[in-house]
Amino acid sequence: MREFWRKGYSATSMPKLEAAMGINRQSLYDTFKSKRGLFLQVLKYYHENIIKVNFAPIEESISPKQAICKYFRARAKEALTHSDIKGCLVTNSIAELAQHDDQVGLQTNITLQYMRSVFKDALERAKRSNEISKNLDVDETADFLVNNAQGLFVMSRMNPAKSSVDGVVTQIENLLMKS
Amino acid sequence: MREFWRKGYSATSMPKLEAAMGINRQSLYDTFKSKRGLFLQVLKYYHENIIKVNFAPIEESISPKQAICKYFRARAKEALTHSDIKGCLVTNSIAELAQHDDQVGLQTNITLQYMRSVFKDALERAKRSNEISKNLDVDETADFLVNNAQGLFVMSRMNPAKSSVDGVVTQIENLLMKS
DNA sequence: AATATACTTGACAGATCGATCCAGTAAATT
DNA sequence: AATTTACTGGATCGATCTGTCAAGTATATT
Repeated sequence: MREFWRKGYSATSMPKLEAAMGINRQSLYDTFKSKRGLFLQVLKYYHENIIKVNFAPIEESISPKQAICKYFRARAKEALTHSDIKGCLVTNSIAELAQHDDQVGLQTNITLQYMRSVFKDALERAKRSNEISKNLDVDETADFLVNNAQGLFVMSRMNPAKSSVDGVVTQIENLLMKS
Repeated sequence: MREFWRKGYSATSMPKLEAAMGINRQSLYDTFKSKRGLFLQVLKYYHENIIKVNFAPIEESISPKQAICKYFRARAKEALTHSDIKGCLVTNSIAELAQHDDQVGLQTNITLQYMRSVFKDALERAKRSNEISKNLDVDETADFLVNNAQGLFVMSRMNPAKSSVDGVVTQIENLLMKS
């Protein structure tokens, strides 16, 4: 997962994957059929272990608006670290492969729809508890939040200025605060 | 340019480039030194001939706010076409290469900074002509608009639902309309 | 017409790609 | 202890990759 996340699908070779996974090539092919088979499994693993973990606080929080803000602050903070693994594997895979690989398109779409639905549910709960305005359109806002998350994931890959990502987060917070 | 735009850098081979450009391989190497040399030239060409052309109306418009809205509506419309060349070469290149290729990082950063400055200038003009609120933060908003453009470029690669991209555009318009 | 310059062709390095084959070893099951 | 199952190492396949070389053909320039 980390190798694909770092370098993308095409630029990651089987020898690199063997080394990173610490297993033999034959085992790798026995288990995953092919490089692409492994990659598709990785996309599922990423969804379950990275995406869902990052969104869990939003699903569970009793203050959904705060949880959404916290999510974006966390992504903004990640964007400023100097790790060589940055951004989002799903975002990268959409840019690199989704258009020409239907399986990748399907799996990445699952992740996007999941993100959208978590945002939407949270917004609806926030509405009910008067955390946000009643006339806020939850569908539009959910799409909007997904869009900004994708944007931040792209920006993450370029070591952006702190002011830039902070500006984005502030704008999102402002939009939600208009309650 | 179109080949790189479609498939990305790694997945585009020299034979494909020869065929697409209609010239011989030796001429290609004589002129561009290497595949990477060609790609860096392509990034500059893309900046001058795609990015700048798309942003020209914003730079020139006497109604900067409307021009910004129009820009996003145009990107949203592109996202819904069924062409095989979708999204943005710069966005894709950031995701694929910016982190490990300094030259790509530099050139893509030039494009991002250009986009940011065009947005910012337009917002300042809109402020002066009372098109938008005086207490709107032009720096934050410019970063925010760049972020949403990057998000839309990612979404473009997945054949998104019309409602999704429209929702994003509407939210951006709402934010600017609060004058 | 002679010469220099630009472009084309096709073969071919040298390396690396994903994937497979096979013989051998370790581990687990019975 | 015997047998199945799971993993390893390494050689190797054919294909494809970027990049180069040498020889030939147009196209300008003088």
